[in-house]
Amino acid sequence: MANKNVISLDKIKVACRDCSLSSLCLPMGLRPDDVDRLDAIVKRNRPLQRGDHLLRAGEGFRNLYVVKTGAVKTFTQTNEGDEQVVGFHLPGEVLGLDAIQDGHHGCSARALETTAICELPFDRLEDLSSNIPSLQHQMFRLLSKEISHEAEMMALLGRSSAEERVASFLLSLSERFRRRGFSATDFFLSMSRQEIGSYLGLALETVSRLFTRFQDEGVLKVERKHVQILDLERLGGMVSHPVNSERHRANPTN
Amino acid sequence: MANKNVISLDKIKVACRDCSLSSLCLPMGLRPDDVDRLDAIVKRNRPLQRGDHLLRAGEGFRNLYVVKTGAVKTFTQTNEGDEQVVGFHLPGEVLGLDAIQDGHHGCSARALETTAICELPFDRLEDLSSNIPSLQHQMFRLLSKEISHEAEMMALLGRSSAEERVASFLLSLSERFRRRGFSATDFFLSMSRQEIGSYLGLALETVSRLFTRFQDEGVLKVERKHVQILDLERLGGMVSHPVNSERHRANPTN
DNA sequence: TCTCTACTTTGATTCAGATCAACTGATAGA
DNA sequence: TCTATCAGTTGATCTGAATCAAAGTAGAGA
Repeated sequence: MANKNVISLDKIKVACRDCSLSSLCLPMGLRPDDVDRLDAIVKRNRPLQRGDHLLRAGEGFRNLYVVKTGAVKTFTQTNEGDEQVVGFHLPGEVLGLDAIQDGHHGCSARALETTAICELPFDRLEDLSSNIPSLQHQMFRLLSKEISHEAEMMALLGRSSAEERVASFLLSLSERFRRRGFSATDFFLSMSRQEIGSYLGLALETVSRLFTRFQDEGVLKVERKHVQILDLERLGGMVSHPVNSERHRANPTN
Repeated sequence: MANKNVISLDKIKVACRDCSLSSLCLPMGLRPDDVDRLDAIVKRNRPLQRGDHLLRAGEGFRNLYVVKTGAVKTFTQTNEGDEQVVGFHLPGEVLGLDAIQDGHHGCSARALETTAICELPFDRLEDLSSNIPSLQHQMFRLLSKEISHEAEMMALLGRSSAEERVASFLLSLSERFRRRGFSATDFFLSMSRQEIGSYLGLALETVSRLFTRFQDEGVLKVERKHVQILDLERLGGMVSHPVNSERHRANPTN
């Protein structure tokens, strides 16, 4: 009963109050008893394997999903049949926020690696939010954060060079890993060059070439999925709108 | 007392319940008495003139703003000092949603023409949302809609040609005017080629050339700010992800 | 009325990144 | 083990849109 499988299953089913992500996730800023009320509506199913669909575009909206471990990509299909990657989601990040609007998911989602998910029935989450003002506030913040992030991404896609996009992408991953307690400078990419390119509006060859160039310049060490950032400073210098610019705003009077 | 000025001032100060935008705006789906409670927290100041700032990036977050009449652009400053347009806002559309997140506005906003604004103190809106479940729901939908819209925009910027971007932009305006009771095929642009280009990630010359080309092809008639869409069908055919694709989803099983 | 200025159009040239193509290396399955 | 397949790298070429440049046009203000 205390064998490895059971332990790892327990780990997946860990309650919000005991979850290491709680400070990044919805429970952030909630009182412990409110966290327990939130926890009571969370469903935790068995993990997804790499390539498994979490949801499909067009599907009816029931739940929000939070990545607990692993990684998920969201994407849409273009007319020509190939996929357009819309986002990569790491532990503590929420999926499905775009579906509240009209009751249908606009994106499909697939696991990029073995992935555990917390499922939040939205109707119950709404009820709970009505009753817990700090949860409502947290929901508004969550949605707003997504809006900010996407606006930043639009600016990146609208005006930046390929170099800037790839640098920005790596910095974003680095920062997100760091906040999750992983190394900010040594990590594995769970997505392919193709998927990175699709996300950044670049050809996969361009992504590959830039990885090679950054390596030649001594900024990175890349070997397939394994990335080491050797010069975080210089990588940051390549980006005009620094990632999380809202945290380091220099001149608030604009 | 019944002279023109007073009448037009009254028009600006019209209550939510009497506002023609209520079906597009926050009151959408609220019971009449709840609309009145919402109305009670709305502040309506004197209109902005073209070029007036509604808010500046970095400013502390107090209010959400709804365009009542006119048009507003939101934008950020790039390192090089020139502006990056983030969005254009027509009557009934809400500004400032990105600021809930960390209490600071990430974008500046300026009136593109004479513009009336409804101001919503966010703390009071939050209180009200706690007490009116349908308002909370409407807020979630509003935020979600913004997320959907930005995701669509990211896809456009990530994969589309200049032709597709400009066509998509015109279709989006057309549809938004239509829903506000204006002509879908004959309207004035309140923004410059420069601003359109910045928004679409294109040079202003490219925007101008495409307007000319669409005109040569008989799809449009453009004279400076005045646009007439002669062949809405053909314009739509240029766009791979049709605007409002979520409303016309052909194959929900992805 | 006549500037002045800002916006727009149009043409010529350049260039970043896409596309096409070939090859390498890793992984999985027979 | 061998082989098929797929992800990634690298090189050559092409092209759509940026940039540079010049001229036309409308509207604001004197």
